[in-house]
Amino acid sequence: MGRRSDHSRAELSEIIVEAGYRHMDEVGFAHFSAREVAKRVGYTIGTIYNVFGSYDALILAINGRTLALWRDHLERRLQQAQGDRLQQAIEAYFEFAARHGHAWAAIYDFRLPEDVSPPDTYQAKVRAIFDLVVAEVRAALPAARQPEAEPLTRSLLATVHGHCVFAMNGTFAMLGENDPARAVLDRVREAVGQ
Amino acid sequence: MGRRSDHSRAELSEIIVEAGYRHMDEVGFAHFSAREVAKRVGYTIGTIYNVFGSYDALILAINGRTLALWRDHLERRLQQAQGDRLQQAIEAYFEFAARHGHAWAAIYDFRLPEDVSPPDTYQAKVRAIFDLVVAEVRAALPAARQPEAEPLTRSLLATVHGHCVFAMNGTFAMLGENDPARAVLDRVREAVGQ
DNA sequence: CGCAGAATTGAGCGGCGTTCAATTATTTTA
DNA sequence: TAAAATAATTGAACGCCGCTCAATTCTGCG
Repeated sequence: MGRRSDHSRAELSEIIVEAGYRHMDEVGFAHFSAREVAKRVGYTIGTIYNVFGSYDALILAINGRTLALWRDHLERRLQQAQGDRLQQAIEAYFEFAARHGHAWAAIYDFRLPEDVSPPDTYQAKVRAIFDLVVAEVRAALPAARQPEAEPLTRSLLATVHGHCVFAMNGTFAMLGENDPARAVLDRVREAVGQ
Repeated sequence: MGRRSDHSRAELSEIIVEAGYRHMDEVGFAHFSAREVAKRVGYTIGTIYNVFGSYDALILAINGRTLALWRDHLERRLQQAQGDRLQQAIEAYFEFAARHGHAWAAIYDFRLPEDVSPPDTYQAKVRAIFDLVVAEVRAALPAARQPEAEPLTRSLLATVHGHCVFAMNGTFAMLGENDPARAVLDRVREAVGQ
């Protein structure tokens, strides 16, 4: 067949990513299937490969969408913020992971071959989240410590991420921790100096 | 066939886990194959399932072995420790993850169905690592703060883990961080108070 | 020796990612 | 408008996967 609908190639790509994201969020990375995505958008497996070129590229596109939604969620929560903005940011981080557990986990479950790095469009989405958080850390830091803002934000993101991982995968439950967001807020406050 | 070698059932199980661990460490969770493990130990796929009952149980046994090796690595490094023991612990954490990247990642890549929790033998291995670290945190904490030792250790483990994840999966590379162990040591020192 | 029980096999099932020659639709050209 | 060129889509085929289980083979005991 030839062109079948009024979707441009770019539109079709978006439709597939949208359906793929939903499928991922429902079943998780381990049970994700490109064939199932094809079925959901009314195409066949061959078309998926024509559009994305590889399975990895499809996953990357889906995870990129998840990152974008995550960034939007953070931004929205920070706009509504009253009180401690860093606390809001932490809670928004946890909230997204809890609400979209499978899609969120897929970001980390999927790994590119060791010798290839993600495309710039993907890296930009990671940095977009970083940039949002850097602004908050910077605002919380006294003038004398402004130069630390970026390295400190990298470290604090990793700190929050670690707590979020342990909260989501049951490690904290095993060890008797039942208020991970509170624990990480303590760490963050120590680091920025109250 | 019937019993074919002089392995008891328990010995066979250990042999399979050992081969499975090596296979996992070589190819990683995404390319791990129970059939391949069977081939390596000179049995067939059916025997794997007779011994472990399920794929999940096999993975759990292999990840359990990785946890035990990890604990041993930490313990050995702490025995040799000169100078800052918390720093040694952090470096040992990173070192194991770097040396056994695939096996280490498999601990987190694999997830049981949401409604089941890991067997006690597995949880005990997680706690064994926790116990090792608790002792170090306790030693670094003044008398007045001893009651915090356990919750603080949970939080610091998560902190170190988050940095380790970002170091291993390329997130830190994307964000320009090139000394993750140093960064997390700063966080840990802030938390225990120098 | 014969037999009960334990251990092992491997073909078969449905599903996966991946490829690509064949087919069908659209667009361009004459 | 008809034919030729291009673009999009298909789906069977391949080799692999986890998983099952009737059939087979080995072992030890009476």
